[in-house]
Amino acid sequence: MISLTEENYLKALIYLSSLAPGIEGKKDVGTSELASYLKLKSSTVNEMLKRLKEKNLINHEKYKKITLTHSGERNGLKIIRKHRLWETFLFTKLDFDWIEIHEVAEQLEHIKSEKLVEKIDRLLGYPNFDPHGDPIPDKHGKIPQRITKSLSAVNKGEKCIVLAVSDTSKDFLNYLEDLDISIKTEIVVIDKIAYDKSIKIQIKHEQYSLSRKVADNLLVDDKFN
Amino acid sequence: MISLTEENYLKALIYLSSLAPGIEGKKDVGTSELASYLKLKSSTVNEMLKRLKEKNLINHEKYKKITLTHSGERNGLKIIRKHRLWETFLFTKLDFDWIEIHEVAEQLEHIKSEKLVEKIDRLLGYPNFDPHGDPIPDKHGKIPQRITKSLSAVNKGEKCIVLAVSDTSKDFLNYLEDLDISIKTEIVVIDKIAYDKSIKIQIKHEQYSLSRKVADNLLVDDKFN
DNA sequence: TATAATAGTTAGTATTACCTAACAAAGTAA
DNA sequence: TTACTTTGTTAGGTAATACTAACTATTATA
Repeated sequence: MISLTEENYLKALIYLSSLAPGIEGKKDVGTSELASYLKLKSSTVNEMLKRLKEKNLINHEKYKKITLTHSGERNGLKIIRKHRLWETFLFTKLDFDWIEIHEVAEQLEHIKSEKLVEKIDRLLGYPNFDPHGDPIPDKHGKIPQRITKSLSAVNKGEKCIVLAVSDTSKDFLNYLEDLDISIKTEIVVIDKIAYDKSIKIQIKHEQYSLSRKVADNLLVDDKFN
Repeated sequence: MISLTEENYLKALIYLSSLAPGIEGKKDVGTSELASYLKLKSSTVNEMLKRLKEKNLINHEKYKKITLTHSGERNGLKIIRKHRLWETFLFTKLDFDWIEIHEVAEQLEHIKSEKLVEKIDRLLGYPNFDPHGDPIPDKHGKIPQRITKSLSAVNKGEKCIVLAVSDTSKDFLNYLEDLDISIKTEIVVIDKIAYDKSIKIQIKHEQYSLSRKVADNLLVDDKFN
């Protein structure tokens, strides 16, 4: 049995080694890095590493980097799957705000019931991405391809719908809320300003101007006709 | 902050002092009784009682009985409310079987989010009773009146629908499943046998005979026309 | 009422998951 | 290459939650 704490270590290891922004392939993770991410002391982490190694969830040699074993990866992805499914559930079925879902999902992800996860997955229609646009691993741990097209890449005159965001900071999500931009919002690109790379968009009958940075962080689908 | 373990102690104390079968008013609870219910040693329970007392959740003097303080009662009822709402959710929204909901709800009841509870309550249409027929305390801790009419009390020739059960043992629930009796099942009382107090019923186009014991444990509504 | 049975308590131990302090190894840079 | 910095480890401590064993108070009964 993997404890709640152990699950959080595995999740953190997957995040730091492959999911964190700016990582293409895989990255080896060290004790201190893991400790600072989890806001714990390295001595605490060090002790846990021993236990995880004994349980065959990680590979770790003294003074060397940490890597996940197959079992560790599988178990970590399970937690990430649950986290993202719960976030989707909270957002789409219970009308939680974009900003609130993470914290509650941090708790719900540890509920142990295969059946519950599958039922929630089905209730949601087997989604590939959560409301932040992060891919939801399937029950075998397979991760769907990330949505790549950002609003910046949409041509002038074209219409698209928001699928996700690539920045999930509170500042950004709050700003989007002010603009009334959310999942499935329809956006028409009215103009693209070459000078500062900002774009003029229309939502319903309102027009706004978005900076390049904001447009980059909005992931959209423009093939939905 | 009340820990998960402490929450389970409070829940158990409410159960043993007022909710358990065969208790009308209130009953004082002792250390050993609590220990045996929680499947722990009395020494363990004794230690926890000290902590609960310090936190002002119970009243307890050495060698005396345990009672809940107002705060203890309120907090315990919150957990029971969450448990029963989650059971209802699992049963009505996720098509879980009657028998499986308790175990998963035991985990879900400890999720800390006022907002989540209220959203689930709303999603379910503010139910007064869970699938086992147990009353769901409202957010202020008020407990709805228990459903009292059992199938045994329904007159010959009358129709009713199953609302709940008063026995939640696996044996009984499994037996009901065999008979295809579940929440909202329509039952017509065809005949009442004076000799052994058994009753003959009809569900859809099938007729069955139920013993007095089974009929007693089925709680029904006969005023739904 | 004396005593046996039951109920409740205390003391000492283990595990998990955290900490601080001290130290050792590895990496970096003058 | 030596010395400084960063990283990783060990030792020892604490709080929460469990345990066993030994003891004490209360209750029930002969």
